[in-house]
Amino acid sequence: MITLSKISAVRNHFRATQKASLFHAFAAEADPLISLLRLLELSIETHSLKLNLQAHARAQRLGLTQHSLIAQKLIFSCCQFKRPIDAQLVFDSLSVKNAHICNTLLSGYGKSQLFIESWELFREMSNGSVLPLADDFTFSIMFKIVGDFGEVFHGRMVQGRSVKNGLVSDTVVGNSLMSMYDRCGCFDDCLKVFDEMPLRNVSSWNALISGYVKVNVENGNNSFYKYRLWDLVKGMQNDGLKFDAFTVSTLLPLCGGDAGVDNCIDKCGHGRELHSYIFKNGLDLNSSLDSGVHLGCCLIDMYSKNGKVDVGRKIFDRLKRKNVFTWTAMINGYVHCGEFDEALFLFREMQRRDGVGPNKVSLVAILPACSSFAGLLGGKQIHGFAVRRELNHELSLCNSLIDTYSKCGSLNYATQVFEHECIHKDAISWSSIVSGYGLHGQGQRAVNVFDKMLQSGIKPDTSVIVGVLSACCKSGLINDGMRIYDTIVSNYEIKPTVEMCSCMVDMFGRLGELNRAHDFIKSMPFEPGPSIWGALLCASAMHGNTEMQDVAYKSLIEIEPENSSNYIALSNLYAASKRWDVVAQVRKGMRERGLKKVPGCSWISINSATHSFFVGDKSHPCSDLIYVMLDELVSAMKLTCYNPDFVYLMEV
DNA sequence: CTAGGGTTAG
Repeated sequence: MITLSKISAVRNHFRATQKASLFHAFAAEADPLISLLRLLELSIETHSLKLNLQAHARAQRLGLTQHSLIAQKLIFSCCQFKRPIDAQLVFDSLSVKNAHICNTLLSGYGKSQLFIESWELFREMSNGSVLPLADDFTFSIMFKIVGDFGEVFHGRMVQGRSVKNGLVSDTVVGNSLMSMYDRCGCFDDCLKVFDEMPLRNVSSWNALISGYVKVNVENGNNSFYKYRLWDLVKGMQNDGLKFDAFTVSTLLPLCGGDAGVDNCIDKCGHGRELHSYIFKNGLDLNSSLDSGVHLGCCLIDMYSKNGKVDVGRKIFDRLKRKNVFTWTAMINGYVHCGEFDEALFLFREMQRRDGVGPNKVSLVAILPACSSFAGLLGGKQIHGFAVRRELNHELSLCNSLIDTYSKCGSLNYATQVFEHECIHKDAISWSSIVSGYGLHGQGQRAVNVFDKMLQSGIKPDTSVIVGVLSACCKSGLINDGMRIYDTIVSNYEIKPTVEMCSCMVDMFGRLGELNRAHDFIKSMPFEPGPSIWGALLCASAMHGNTEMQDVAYKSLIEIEPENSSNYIALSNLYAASKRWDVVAQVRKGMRERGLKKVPGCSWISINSATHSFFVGDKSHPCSDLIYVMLDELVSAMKLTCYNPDFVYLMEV
């Protein structure tokens, strides 16, 4: 029973004024039918389950559950509140069921991932004996459900039915059919539908473009795809259609950044063009639709990934509507650009100022910021937060935690997450823990875990192989390294990559097996690059083999004359062997090419404050004391007859 | 009541 006090409680519940008009309409309505309808709409808009249940009771009491409009709204709202069984009860009790009502329930089943139920309902609507015949809405909904489910086989059956019913030529049905094929990984079929469509709208082109981008990414892509993609975009404009928010958000992620050299349309150039397109064409970032917020996210992301996080921030600050996606995109932007302090600040602001709770993606995004400056504590806090939110078994979060913990120095925590929290492991999980062991010099453990992974039938990918090989290399496990290398090449038919080969060269080299390293280089299935020669160079210097050193050096400078690290490494190595003439020569060569070395940095966290240091840095307030202590330590080291090997300490 | 999208991990 709706009482006045309940109504005023509802009124107090509203924060937004736009809901008030609906409320007044409801309160002022004399006709019980209209009043009930308003109440139902109100419960849907305010996401109030309580109100909805009251509306439900009222409908029962007034005997209005058979009314088609009321019934439809009841079914819709039950589905909104994730109560598909209730929706089903309302549906079953109806003596007359129109197509609208059937479609509403069908869509509700889809939203609750009830594939079998939706398939059954669709089947009943197909023969048209008891339930009304499937219409254009039915097919759109069904294509979406099949797309979610991912079985193209079912999609083709639905399509066959829609051909029979003469509905494939409908634009919206065609668009959803295209999208279904996209999501089931059948781009060719998607293209075919597009070609055969009698009438296309912006969404048809969007579906085509986003399907094309997806194929592009999955196939590892090449420039052919890239040009074809631009043809599509031009084709759309030739058709007299303008980009909408969806088009722009599909294209933005391809503008530079992480998309990789081949996949990106070009550097930031097109990104800026798209940005100005947004403003010239009045696409509203503050629109009440989600598409506006989404556009903002994509822009922030695009600028951050192209190193212009400040531009991203300006866009972010101007957004009137921020949600967890926008906040996360901004935080991620700062993390991406290495501005961890600002990222952590925003992570707190998001919750403090906007009351937006982080989701699992936000946590994954902020974790790398913890793995450096904030130290172990930050990682543990995030972990604790995840446990409280019951997110700690999420795959991506576990993977990120494993990595963070091992980078913060806590192999124990990393192992615990890997073994106890990461229930479903993927290639990244294995790779993270293997690299963790490698990083901590526990080569044997890395090898054991890697072997265990192979035993459990998981196919190793490039990253985990590089991880285990580099672990072997650091721990001097030459036999394991060779065994693993041979296994993956012969048993798994994986083509060795540059990284894998560098590890092998490094491994032979460190143990002084320089000729073996050189022979390995000659046997590689591709031309040796800078990292290969760099590894050999380092090793030959380490073992004082000047002959091999010169071989490596010459090859290195030849193929990579612009990389300052080469010169620094070289200059340091010659300095170590006191060949000062060559040092001066190398440094001069660098200056002539205008190269500068980006300095490395170390840091330490004490009582939650982080102190960072560059080479020769005197900016720390306690700098004088620190250097005095350093001198004392060096003296102490010499006194104990420990002869530090500066070859290992040199800045490369 | 219908189609299309977002931020994340080695």
